[in-house]
Amino acid sequence: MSTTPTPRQRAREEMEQRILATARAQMAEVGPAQLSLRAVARELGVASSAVYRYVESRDELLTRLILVVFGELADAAEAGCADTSADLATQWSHWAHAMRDWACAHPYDWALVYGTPIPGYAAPRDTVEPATRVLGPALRIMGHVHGEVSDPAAKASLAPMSEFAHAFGVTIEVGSASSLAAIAAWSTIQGFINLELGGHFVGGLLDADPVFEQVVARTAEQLGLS
Amino acid sequence: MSTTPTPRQRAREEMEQRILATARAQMAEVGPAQLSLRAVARELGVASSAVYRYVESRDELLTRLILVVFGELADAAEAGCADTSADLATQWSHWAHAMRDWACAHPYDWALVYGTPIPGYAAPRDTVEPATRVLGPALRIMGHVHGEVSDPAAKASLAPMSEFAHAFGVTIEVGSASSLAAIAAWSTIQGFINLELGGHFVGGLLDADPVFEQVVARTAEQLGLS
DNA sequence: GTCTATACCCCGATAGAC
DNA sequence: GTCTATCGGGGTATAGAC
Repeated sequence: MSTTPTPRQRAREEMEQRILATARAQMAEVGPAQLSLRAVARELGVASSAVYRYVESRDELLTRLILVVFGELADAAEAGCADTSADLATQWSHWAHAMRDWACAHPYDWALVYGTPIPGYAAPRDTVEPATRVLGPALRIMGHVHGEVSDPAAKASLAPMSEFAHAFGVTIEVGSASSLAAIAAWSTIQGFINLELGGHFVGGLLDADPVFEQVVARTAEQLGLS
Repeated sequence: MSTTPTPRQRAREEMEQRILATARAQMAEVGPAQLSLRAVARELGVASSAVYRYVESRDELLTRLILVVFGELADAAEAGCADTSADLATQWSHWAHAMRDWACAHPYDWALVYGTPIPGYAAPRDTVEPATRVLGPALRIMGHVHGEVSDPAAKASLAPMSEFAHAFGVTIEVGSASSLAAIAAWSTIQGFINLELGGHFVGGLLDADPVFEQVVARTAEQLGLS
């Protein structure tokens, strides 16, 4: 099906990439909510109306950025967990560190996908699957957690997690402690990163690095991974 | 020192309150970063320039809102933990639920203080102390956690936590597991709330309530509170 | 303290010439 | 595909009359 791209297609592709890259850079200066097509056009040295040939609207630009960001984050997560010969606690630690390292290196990209929702913007369904790919490695690890969720209501509420896991080739039985462990562990990592990026540790922690290390180690213990 | 307020002072006080209330309502529609003095003035039916008699700038308005929000949140946290006769695990659960309930009831206020930082705005120092008051009850509970932090680097980094705790009349020795427990537990609660408010549990959890309950119970267990 | 008016910016999106 | 021009909004902040 795919033939050699015409020069025209190549030019278009290139301009699309330039727009996305510029938008991302601008987002790092003013935040996701203040992303503007006009500023992107200014930066590229073209008329704002020209950008509309490549991007339907500001919201579409946001959506495409979200897809790019989730993709890169998922790549980083998978790369961090590439060594499946390591023990589970180590793999978990690698995943957690991959998340945090990426977040600290790209705080605005992180904010775009995990930060405060942008008022007036609703992410379309296409963004859901890329979002779950980030969690794949963690689900694979959590699949080894033993035990059962005691509370029936929680057990029922966690049921969809088993389906998600199945999509990644991970078998998690409905009601297994694996799903609860995944939510709890993911919450801890998220919370630490967001507090750190938000500056809420300033004055409270001299250095977040070793503390994160310990927090991750604690979650691994709690999960019975070590 | 304080005398009966003159009518003038009373009027001024009242207008200040109206401005703050209106700003907060507007924030709930467009988000913290899009808060605008003009819109507040429009809503109040006055000229935008009139508002500048009460508020120095948009940033000052943000700062004052942050102070109000931290104050209310701290009140909610303290109210939730008022019953100190309950066992520690129960008190911890009450604190966590107070946080989440308040966050779900006031998602934009929550975002103002714990969400993505607003580009171009830096919170002044005055906001630090009210921020820590929110954590007071949790620190009090965590003071009962036993054990020691094994890693020397983490131990050193956590040192300032002991000072903070001391300000609340809680004694936490430097290097005690209490400080690490506080960071870990606070991270978990933060992460869960932010994921929930960000809609990241949609499709993954049928009902977040019982799952949160279980997550909190797990942290209590892990801390040895129960 | 409030008003009108103003200076000087910003934005999304479209029309129509080239 | 790119341009200029435009519509119709938005914003911070200040000056000066009342």
